[in-house]
Amino acid sequence: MEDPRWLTDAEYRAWIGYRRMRARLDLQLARDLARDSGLSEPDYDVLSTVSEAEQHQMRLSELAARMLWSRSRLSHHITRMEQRGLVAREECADDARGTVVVLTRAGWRAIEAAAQGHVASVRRHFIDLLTSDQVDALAAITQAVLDHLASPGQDQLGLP
Amino acid sequence: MEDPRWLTDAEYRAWIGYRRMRARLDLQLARDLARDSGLSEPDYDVLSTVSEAEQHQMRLSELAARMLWSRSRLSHHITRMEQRGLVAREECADDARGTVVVLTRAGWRAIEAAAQGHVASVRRHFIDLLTSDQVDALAAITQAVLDHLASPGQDQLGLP
DNA sequence: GGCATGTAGTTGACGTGTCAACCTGACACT
DNA sequence: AGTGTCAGGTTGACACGTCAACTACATGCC
Repeated sequence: MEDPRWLTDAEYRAWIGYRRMRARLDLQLARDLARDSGLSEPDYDVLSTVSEAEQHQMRLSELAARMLWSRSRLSHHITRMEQRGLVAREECADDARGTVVVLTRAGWRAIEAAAQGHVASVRRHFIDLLTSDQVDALAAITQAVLDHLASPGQDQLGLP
Repeated sequence: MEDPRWLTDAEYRAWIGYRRMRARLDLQLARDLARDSGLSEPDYDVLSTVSEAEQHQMRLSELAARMLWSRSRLSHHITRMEQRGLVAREECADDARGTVVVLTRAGWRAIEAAAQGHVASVRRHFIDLLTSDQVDALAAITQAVLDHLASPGQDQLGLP
């Protein structure tokens, strides 16, 4: 292999900071969300994504792709949300293999009730703490990392 | 409540970027780590934290505090790591309630073998993609958020 | 000493995520 | 039509994390 290149102080601060922020911020946002609306973050993501679609319904595979979830994860999660009455499964007219997730009335009410508070929570614990320069910097940083991870073939795929 | 304040375009890019980066980057780093060393990220964190302590051993409660984990989570995880032979539990001399986690020889070998590759992976998929200004900006951003979350009493504690 | 209260740690139930195996229907090609 | 291949989705086993209940020891106060 090549020389071990450890992290410099500045790099270490950024890396550890990221890890800690991730752990704490997610916990805080999840707590606020659960307290205010009874939803988990994955619940919120599913509901808000489906609510933006035509007719409040979406193919499972499209939903999974948009959220970057595995089919399996989504299937399990939809099963649980279905049991709580937030969404329903329907057969797909176009493709007999397909399944469509539909927001129930309760699901729509839940996301309507949760949205404003969630955004407020994101602001309070995150966005409003940053200067507008920092907001722009963060967008640029995340974009750079995402561009790298999306580009196939660098070497990051551990897939056979 | 107050007016709903939605996110501006720039804020939205930063927020969504953060969420996507988080999901993808964590997945990538976890995959690299599992492929190269057979460890999960929590495994790595436990091993590297304990390996920095005197005698390669540490009280459970101290370890939990340092990693910001719940006691329960740590206890479960140590049980699993113990079954794989990476760590061992020992009674604590000072305090009969206490338990000490000790790195086994296999645990020490595992973290030694994993460290360099893990840092390389962090560089490849994250740190080396950023300019040094961006590294500094990220450190400042995460610090600001952590300062806010650490300060008790704002309102973020949903605890009874 | 005896009791209240707090701290250390474990456990079990449950929700969640991953992986691999599987079923079914679409599609192409002959 | 028949067959091979692929995409859409489900399922089961297992790893992981949280919460609440529980045991056992420590500590302070009378």
